[in-house]
Order: sequence, then structure tokens, then C-alpha cells
Amino acid sequence: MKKDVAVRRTEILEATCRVVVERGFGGTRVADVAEQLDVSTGLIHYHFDSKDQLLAEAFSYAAQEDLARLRADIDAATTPVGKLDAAFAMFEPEDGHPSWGLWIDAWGEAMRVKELATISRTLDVEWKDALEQVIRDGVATGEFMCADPRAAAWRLAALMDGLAVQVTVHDGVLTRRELTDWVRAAAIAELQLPLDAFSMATQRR
Amino acid sequence: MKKDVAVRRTEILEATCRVVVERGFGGTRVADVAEQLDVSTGLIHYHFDSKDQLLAEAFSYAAQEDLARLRADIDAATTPVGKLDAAFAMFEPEDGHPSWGLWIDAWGEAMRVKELATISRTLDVEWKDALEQVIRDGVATGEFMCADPRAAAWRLAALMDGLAVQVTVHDGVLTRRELTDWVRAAAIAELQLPLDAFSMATQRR
DNA sequence: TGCGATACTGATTCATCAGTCAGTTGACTG
DNA sequence: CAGTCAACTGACTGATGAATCAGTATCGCA
Repeated sequence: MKKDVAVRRTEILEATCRVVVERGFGGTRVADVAEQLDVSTGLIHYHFDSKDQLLAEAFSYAAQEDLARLRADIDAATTPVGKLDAAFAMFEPEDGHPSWGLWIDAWGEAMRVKELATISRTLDVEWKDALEQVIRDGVATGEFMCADPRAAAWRLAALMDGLAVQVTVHDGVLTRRELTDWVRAAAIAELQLPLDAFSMATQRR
Repeated sequence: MKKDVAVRRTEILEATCRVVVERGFGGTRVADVAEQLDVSTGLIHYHFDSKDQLLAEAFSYAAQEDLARLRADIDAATTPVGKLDAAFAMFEPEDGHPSWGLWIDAWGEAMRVKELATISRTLDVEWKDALEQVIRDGVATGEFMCADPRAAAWRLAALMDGLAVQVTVHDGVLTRRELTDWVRAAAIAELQLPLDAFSMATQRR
């Protein structure tokens, strides 16, 4: 079945993401992507010059989707605490939220592939910037107290990354409950929130 | 030149680590390892059944070395704050301390290779346990105040992991100075230390 | 000093996969 | 309803790299 180039390209990118999540960047073969869509391998090469380019574009696509979703979720929340919690909800995989597996893989790959490093760095920085903005807004309304929003944003994001690695890679060492609780506790400490700030937000959901 | 099996095996494991740091798990070829030692590829297969086994053993070897060095550094420090700072010194690469690159790569690989997941999980847990013990000791002497040492250890470790990813993968987004400062600040908050706890420890070095 | 055992070689085999290309199909266009 | 162009196929090629194996070198020991 013939399709418009733009349509086919995104279709291939999405399929590639699925394969990469499952097999990793290194283990992904062009034939796997083709099989997912039930097309020939030739078609993949028709749309993408090389496998490396395909992987890079696929990661960029996925990362941008994640970021867009994060921003939408943050925007949808009305209170500063709600926005924070929306950012923390990135941990819950069933939301179709970021596939941490993809990111963790990408970190490894980015150490060698300049192209991936650029994408990963850019998106990661934007991610932190979004979080920083939430904090600044909270400070502006007087709900948060924070001397250095940039530092706080990076620390919270790094904590999330580190904890996400544990739950994603080391199955069973941490519960999702601990993970959420700990990030919230860190936010309460960083931003000097009332201790029940999140328990109320949770009930609201 | 003929060598004793045990000697040759560790030689190969060390060479493998060097190659993996440089090329990643996926990009490491048996021929690269052989070249490092100026031996034939056949020799590598003489000592190790398969490439996968070689990589797993090499990672295990490196991880155990890292952990042993961490423990030694912690033991060498005399005060609780000194021990904490020894643990944080893992960030400084010139010490021959853990190659974060190797760990980050291993996380990615561990999501697919059961063998690597076990090694990574075990060593990571031991790492956190060591940190937790430092905290408990500090609490015992009254120098630290901490309601939940386990949680504090995991949070600090996760923060380190997350920040280490940024400096290792995303060259230039963070300075090493910020990184150290932030981890220390987190420790001060977690353990209710005096604000100058680490500045004094640093001067002592 | 010779002999078995063990470390080691390197040429070869075999499988895998990215990328190519000549040819086919199907959709729009005039 | 041709004709053309873009999307697509699938068999092929060439490179790469893990693993094998028959043979060689070197050691320790009798």
C-alpha cells in the first residue's frame, strides 16, 4: 500500500522507536523495523539514507514527543504544586510517558555518536528548563521558597533520572511508591513546601 | 609469550574494560581486545567461551574494583563527613575511580542481558549499602541527623547517578564544581549538617 | 633430553546485516 | 485512458566479525 512520504516517514520513526525500546539501539536491525510495518527493507532505505540516521531521527522524534507531552501536562495543571506533580508523573509508564529505557539507551549511545549527544543534550536541557520555569512560577506566587531555581530544577531532575535508572534497569530494588514519595520529599525540602502539599494534590487526581 | 591462565585472564579482562570504555559494549569486538594485548583473537576464545561471557566478566571485574576502591576510600577517612566526602569523590575521574561511561553503558545493556542486570543490580545495591552504613555511623556519633538512612542513601546515590549522567554524556551542561557543590548541599540538607561541613573537609585534603 | 601438557596462532568458516539496484506497482494528470 | 512519476519490492552483494580448529611453540617435569 502506497503512502504519502510524510506519513510513511513518521510511521517508520514510530516503528523504529518500538523496536529500539525492545532491542536497544545496538540491537535494532533495519529488518526488524521493516517487519513491524510489514514492508521491505528496501523501503526503509528509500526513506532514510542510513541506519544511523534513522536511529537518530527516531530518538529525536520520541524525545520531542516526550517533551511536548510534559509541557502539555504542565500547562494543564493549574497550581504550581500541580504542575510539579505533573512533571513527576513522568515516572508512570502506563501513561505512555517517556520510555526511560529509550533514554537510558540513548545516554550510552550518545557517548559515542555525536549526533545523538546533541539531541539528548538539547532535549534534556529543555526538560530542565521547563522544570525550572515551574519553580520560578511557584516562587513568584509565593508558594515555593527557593534561592536557586536552576540548581533546584537540576537536582530534582537528576534525582528523577537516577531513581528512574534503578526502577527501569534494576527491577525490584525500589518500589514505584518509594520513588514517587522520595521525589516529592525532595521537592518539599528544596522548595520548602508544607509537608502535605502532595498528598492533597494526589487526592485531587 | 606464554602466561599463566589466571594472569592472562585478568589481563584480558582489564584490556576488555579499556576497550568497552572506549567503544561501548555493543561496539567492542573480540579483535579489539586481542589487538590491545597484541595477541590473536583465538587466544581470547581460548580463555573465554563467548564474547557475551567476556563482556559480562569484564564488567563484573570493573564493578568489583570500583566498589573495593570505594570501600577502601571510605575506610581510610576518619570522620563521618570525611567518609561521605570520600564517597562523593567518585565524581573525579582522574582518580582512576569508576568509569561512569562503563556504568551508563552497562545500564543500557542490562535491560536486555539478564547476566549484566544481575551484576549491575548487585553492585549498585552494595554501593548504596555502603553509603547507608556511613550515614548510620554518622547518626550514631550524633554528627548526622536522619530519620531514614536507607532513603537518604538512595536519594544521594540517585542524585549522584543523575548528575554523573549529565557530566559524562552531555559534555558542558554542568561544571564539575556545580556537581560537587550540589551533592554536598543535598547531603547537608538530608543529614542536617552545618553549612560549612564540607568546606572544612576540603581544606583538609 | 625428551615428552606430555598447555598456551597460543592465524587462516578459515559461517552467519548476519546494511545498503544497492533493477524492476514492479499504483496513483494522479493532462 | 495513456503516460509519468513516486512509492515500493526483494533478490543480491559485500563487509564484518564471532567462533572454530588444525597446527605450533613453549613450559615444566621425569
